[in-house]
Amino acid sequence: MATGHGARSRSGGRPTLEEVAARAGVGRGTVSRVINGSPRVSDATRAAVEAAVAELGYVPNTAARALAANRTDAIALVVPEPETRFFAEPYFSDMLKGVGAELSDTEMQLLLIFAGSDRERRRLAQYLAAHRVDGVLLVSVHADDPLPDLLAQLEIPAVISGPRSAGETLTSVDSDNYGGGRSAVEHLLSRDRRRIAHITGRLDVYGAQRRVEGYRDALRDAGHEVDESLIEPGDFTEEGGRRAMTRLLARCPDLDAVFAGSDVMAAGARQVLREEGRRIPDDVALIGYDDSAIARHMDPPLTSVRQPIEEMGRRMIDLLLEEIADRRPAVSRGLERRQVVLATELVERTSS
Amino acid sequence: MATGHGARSRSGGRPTLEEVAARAGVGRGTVSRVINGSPRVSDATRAAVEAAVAELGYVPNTAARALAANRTDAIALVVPEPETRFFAEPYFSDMLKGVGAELSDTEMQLLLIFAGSDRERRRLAQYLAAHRVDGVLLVSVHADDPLPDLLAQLEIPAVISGPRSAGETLTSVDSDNYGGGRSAVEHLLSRDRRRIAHITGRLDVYGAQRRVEGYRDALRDAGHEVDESLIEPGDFTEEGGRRAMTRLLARCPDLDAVFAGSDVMAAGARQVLREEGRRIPDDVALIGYDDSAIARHMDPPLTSVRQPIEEMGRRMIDLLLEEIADRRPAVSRGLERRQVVLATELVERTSS
DNA sequence: AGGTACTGTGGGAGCGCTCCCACAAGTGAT
DNA sequence: ATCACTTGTGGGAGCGCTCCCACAGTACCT
Repeated sequence: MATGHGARSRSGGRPTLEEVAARAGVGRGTVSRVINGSPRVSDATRAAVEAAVAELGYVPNTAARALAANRTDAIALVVPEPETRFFAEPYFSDMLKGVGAELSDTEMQLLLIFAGSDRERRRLAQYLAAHRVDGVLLVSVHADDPLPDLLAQLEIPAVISGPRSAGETLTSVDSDNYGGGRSAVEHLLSRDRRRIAHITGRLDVYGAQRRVEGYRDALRDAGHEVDESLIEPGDFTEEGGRRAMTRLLARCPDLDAVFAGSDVMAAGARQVLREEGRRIPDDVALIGYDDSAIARHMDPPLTSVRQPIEEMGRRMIDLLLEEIADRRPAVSRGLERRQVVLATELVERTSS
Repeated sequence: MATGHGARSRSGGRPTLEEVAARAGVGRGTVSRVINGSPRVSDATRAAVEAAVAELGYVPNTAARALAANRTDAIALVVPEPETRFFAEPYFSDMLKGVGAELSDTEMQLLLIFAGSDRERRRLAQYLAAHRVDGVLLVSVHADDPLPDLLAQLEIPAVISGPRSAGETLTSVDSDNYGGGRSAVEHLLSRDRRRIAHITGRLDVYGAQRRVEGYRDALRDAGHEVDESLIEPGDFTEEGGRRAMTRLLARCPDLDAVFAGSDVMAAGARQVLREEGRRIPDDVALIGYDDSAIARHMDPPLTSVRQPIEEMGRRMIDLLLEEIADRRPAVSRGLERRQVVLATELVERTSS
């Protein structure tokens, strides 16, 4: 009656810190300490508080905590692509798996945000401006994307999955695209293929560039010269793979191997090869990239370069959590630029 | 200097409502009204506030709002399956697309939550208990799942995508599984198939049961009797489709058509049929369910029953937002049970 | 004995909003 | 001129936490 509007009416009758404190016969601060795992609490007190928490079924109010502590305990996985591609490319699901696994023994909440359209991007900008997440995981970012700069400007911790360029300023995790490209070509050379074509990924993606470089260097180092007409740009889509393969075949009918910058493109290439009556691998050897489910289920099964995507996801989280933790007490330690590169592995199947 | 700890230091220097109010020369309450679109503000005042908001780049603090208003402006899409299946089945991506579209002109944030493992489910329970979302979208729930009851107990608005049974208490959106099953069988009958097998989905999923009923009734209504040995339970996976097809073929070598409860299972069935030398559709007609990308890309292209999944997603959001809005002022209006059922459509291709 | 340190604890102040009461000013009926 | 509304506005109180200061108690020095 004394209280203005009935005290706990708003929160749906959920117990508050204060009530737990009363129950346990301690102060509010002490309960907070127990909840947050502070070491400065005696064992007896801790036990009493934990009992009270259990009895009351106390669950901290996230909003109140976020307001008081100025943090959200949430991080976003931002995918600057339309949903469609996200589901089409196994890359993302593997990454999500790693991320989820690494996050699972944390209090952190993962948000999945698509920013494919302009509209979505504006929403995202607003979202970040509101500091609704403690950190951001950036996946599949193109060279000219302004997102990383926005993040830097807002001082939001972020980790990027493929650096935008050799001079990436954000903390990044990547697989060894250069080495992956090399190994694909070296493998084909060892199988006595000499006219090796390459369908590249989108060349505004740094990783795709690096694969091309690996392709070139592997040929050169083996004493062959690079025939530029054997290199055809693709765009990571099946349709793009089809188009590229058609052009390659028209230009260089004598090719005897194709290294596609992704399994999906390899699937497109395979269709065209089939239609043109080229047998795989007898007439043309085919290699993909990603070692996705597509590769295993292709007919014939596709040799492919495996990236440890799941592990990349895990490492990204590790790095991000560190950055978030480090930022909390504004120590402003001159973080050395951190770039992690993980090894790739060639998975041989019957297409090569 | 007067203020204890430096006023705005915590929030990272972001402008607050109070500052916007000062700038616009109005009170805090008025700014709040403008921000929240209340009609009780004069045009002149509104303009002044909006100008101040723009100049300062004001963005509301979500945590503060959530705390004060006891809402989160977030809803969760809960998938009681491991991530793997989520990505494997196009069902989910289509649904997500509809949901995202319908949500895009809203302030609501969508959270994607997987609850496949026990561990994840406990996390989810905790999450819901903390009322971290205003509402929940439930997808692909099994008959014995305790989740809906938890939701009801916590009084969290929820909409379920496939009712758990005929007596579903939650608001639900579904496609006409019964009609879909019927139409598949009717189509096969019209093509003069007489020994029509059915690979069912998981029978603890109500929709799968309904498809079986549709299958049965279509046969009966056409004057045929149902041969139970032609019905083989599957589990919605490719491997399950393979197993079921193998058993069917062993039991009923004379079958001339197969209606699979999902495209993925149809893909599994196709493999077995091929291996056994049965031509599609010459020897055996094949029909799937879902009309997913798999159906279009199968060889031969698969006839399939299309569910308007994207629209289901949209409708779910509509209903959920209504429930959330209705709940806000605790009017407790006796909500009539709401069940929406959307029509399916048979998409004919060359497999039948 | 007095100092100095640490450990454990209580509780005030404040995070940035929303809600709602109070009240000024305007409108029209009596 | 009075009353009864309506419209627009300001600002107090409070949401449930965290942060931090103050302080009691204990331990170990000099």
